[in-house]
Parts: sequence; C-alpha cells; structure tokens
Amino acid sequence: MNSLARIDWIAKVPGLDRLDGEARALIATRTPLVQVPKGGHAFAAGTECSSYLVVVTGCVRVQLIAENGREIVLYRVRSGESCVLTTSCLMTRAPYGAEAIAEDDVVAAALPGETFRALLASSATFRDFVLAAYADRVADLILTMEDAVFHRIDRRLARLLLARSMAAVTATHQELAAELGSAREVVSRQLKSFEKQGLVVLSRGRIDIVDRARLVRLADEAD
Amino acid sequence: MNSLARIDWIAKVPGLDRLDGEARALIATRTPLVQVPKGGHAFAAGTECSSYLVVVTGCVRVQLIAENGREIVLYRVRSGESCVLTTSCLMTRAPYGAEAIAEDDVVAAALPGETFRALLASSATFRDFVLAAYADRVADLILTMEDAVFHRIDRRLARLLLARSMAAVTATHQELAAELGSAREVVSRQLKSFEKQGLVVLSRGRIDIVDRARLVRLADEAD
DNA sequence: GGCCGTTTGTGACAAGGTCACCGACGCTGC
DNA sequence: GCAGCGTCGGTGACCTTGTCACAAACGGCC
Repeated sequence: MNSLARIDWIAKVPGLDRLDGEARALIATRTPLVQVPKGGHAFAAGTECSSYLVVVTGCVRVQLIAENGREIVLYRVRSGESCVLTTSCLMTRAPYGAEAIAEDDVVAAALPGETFRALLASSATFRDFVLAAYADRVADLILTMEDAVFHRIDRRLARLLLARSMAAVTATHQELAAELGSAREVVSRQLKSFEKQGLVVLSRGRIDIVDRARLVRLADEAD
Repeated sequence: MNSLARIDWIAKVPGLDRLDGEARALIATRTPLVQVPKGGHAFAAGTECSSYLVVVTGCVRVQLIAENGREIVLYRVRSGESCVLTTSCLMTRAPYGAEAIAEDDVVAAALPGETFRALLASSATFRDFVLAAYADRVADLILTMEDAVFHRIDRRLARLLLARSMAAVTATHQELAAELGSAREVVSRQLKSFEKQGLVVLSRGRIDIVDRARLVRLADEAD
C-alpha cells in the first residue's frame, strides 16, 4: 500500500484527475487506500463505514438480496466512481438489504469523514465530483428499476448477453438470473429457447453467441 | 407570491429551518417561489430545469411510465424535501421516463444554479441538507425497488391500503395499480379476494377496511 | 328516463416464479 | 480407469402475475 500511495494514483483515476491541486493534495495526504480481495464485501457489517469510498482500481457490484435468496444487481462501481450507497447508508441508518461485492481485487480510497467534509467546504471541483457521482447512481438505479419492472425477461437476457460478450459469455445460469433479479429456471428455459432459435450454443458455464445480429434485433424490439 | 415571500416561509420548512442565518438570507433574497397547480408536471418539458427545487408546501409524486402505459410510483417529495431527480436529470442528460406530478397545489423554492453553487460553497448546513436529501431519495428508491422486485402483490397491496387509510381508502383500482407498478385487473382480483376474506368492503372509488388487524397480519407475513 | 364516460368484473391465455427432483458434467482421490 | 461428490443444467407441475377482449355496473348530466 505504501508503494501504491507513493505514486500519484490520483492522476490515473477518472474524475479525480479533474480535481484542483489543493483537493488532490489533501486527498493524497489524508486518505488511506484500502484493499478488498475479489469476492469480499466492500461495505458489509464490520467495515468502517464512516468514510466516503472512491474506487481506484477494480469493480464493485452492488446488489439487493431477498430473504428467499433471489438477487438483483443494482449497478457497478468502477475506477473513479463512488459508492454513494455507503454514504446514504450512514446518513439515513436505513438497513436495506443491499450488498457491495468486489468482482476483482479492488483498491479504494477511503476519505475519512472530516476529510470529506473539509473537501466539500474548500473545493468546488470536489463538490462537482460528489454531486456527479450521486447523479450517476440515481440514474443507474432508475434505469435498472425501469428495466426490471417493465421489460420482458427475454429482451433483458438478450441485452445482458450482448453487453457481456465479444463472442461468448462465461457465466452460469444462476449468475445471469441474479444479475436480472430472476430465477435460474427461467433463465435456463429462456436460453434453451434461444438455442432452439439458433441464436446461441450452450455448454456448461458458457454461452456462445452464434447469431449476434438476430440477438440484437430481439433485444431492441419495442414493448 | 410576493405576499408569500414577505413572510418567513423558510422557518416553516422542515430541513431548511436548520440552515444557518446566512444561508437563509441568501435563499430568501435570491430564490423565487414557483407554483405548480394540482395535477401539473413539476419538471416536465418546458419547465426551467436549471434550478434546485425544494418543496415548500404540497406533495409531488415521482413515477416511472412505461411505453405501454404501466406506471410505478418511485417516491414522493413533500415539504422540505428536494427532488434530486431534477438535479440528476440535468447533470447526466439521461432521458429516463420519469415524471413528477403535483398531487396538490404545490409551492416550491427554485434555487437558481448560481445560488445553489454559492450556498454549497459557503454553508456547511446547506451541504448537509443537500446530501441528506440525496441520501433519503436513494434510500426510497432502493426500498421501492426491493418491494417491486421481490414481494408478492397481495402483501404490497395490503401495506398500501394500510398506509393510505384511517378507515377507508379513496382510490380507483387503476390508481392503486399505478402506485404498485402492477395492472388494474390484478388489483381488482386481489381486492375481490380481500373482500371474500372479509378484510375490506368495496364500493366504487372506495375501499373500506373492516378487519385492520388481519390486514396487518397479511402485510407483515414473511416472504 | 336515456346517454356517456368511468370504473369494475371476468374468462382465457401467456409469461414468469417456485418446487421437487433428476441427470449430466467435471473434478478429486484412489 | 473409475467411484464419489459437488455444481450445473433440464424438466414438469403448479401458482401468481400480466395481458387482452369485452361486458356489466355506476354516476352524472342533459
């Protein structure tokens, strides 16, 4: 971590690189970098939740989990993005069933509360950064909501496959279902149907897309 | 409006009343109060969207609308709350299908962009206000999402009826369906079933709750 | 009363979620 | 090789929810 802190990581983080010099200096001196190993919970019980987290490298997946085990992915937090959920979580004390899970080994900057407040007071560029982060998250949430509540599962699955692949997707049906907030059986059936239509070829843990054009047409159909 | 502006409305708005004197003075002098009549769109096309809106009196309903006409209510904005969606909308330019509709005659304070930025720079209490507003909205969104994606319609409807009523709810089945993001027929069927179980009595535009205790039990059942 | 728009009821069907259970695959250790 | 085991995928039955088409009931208003 020390070796990481010594190089100017701030310049390499999209968003943070646009901060003014003073803010960057403050962050560089006052902000510990924390690491979360792949699969680890980024802000589950126990983590000190009193800081404003900005992802430096890696990707964090934020998802809802129901009591019966069903899941849905709300959004992902990547380099230069901030998990505003953490902050909201602190401020409102509402314990919703959301989890943040590291999809790779993640390095994040953890701005302590006082540093966060000091930066907000002193730096216009930092304020813009924070507000933009919130705006993006809210937009993500609403898009996810719209998709989950209004759209058919076949379109959503088609879009997910397209978004995830060059030619093939490496994922279990269970993982795809959790992404969409659906059930494994539903995804399995839908994929079988795609296979019958000649859109994909299925094998264990892997979906090969053989007719991308038609899959795109399916994904784009109005509804 | 002038007569409204002359009295110290700020003191009466929850949240804003905790701002420091300087911030209150700035808001009082620089912020026009705008009115939206009942049923009007609070930030649809045409409204100057470049300001930060805080509701003074009345209630604004924010909802998603699908192409096929289905709707779902995301959250409501009441006195002292801010529709951060507006701000997000500005910043990200993502045109999602969200609408804000006045449920009563609404009066809102429209902080112009420069005033908003000036207050953020000068007032710690204002910053807290804005961040808290965001946090609340995000929490609302996530709770709504959890409910819509994971929970059964009978529980959700029961809870909605309970939340809306002392003894009776005045609403059409269509309105209840739009609140929940479901379809009118589904709500009608469900209400009929409630009636058969002796929980409610139905009449046109009105649902009378006759066995509140059992309705509560239904709403609280795990699932 | 008759007309008209709104609200509610209903049956048939499609889509999606749940449950139970099985079989197929891939790995590990022998 | 192969036996055992855990994960992954397939399937049928059934239930809930959403969609469609239409009809009946209600409440105002001439």
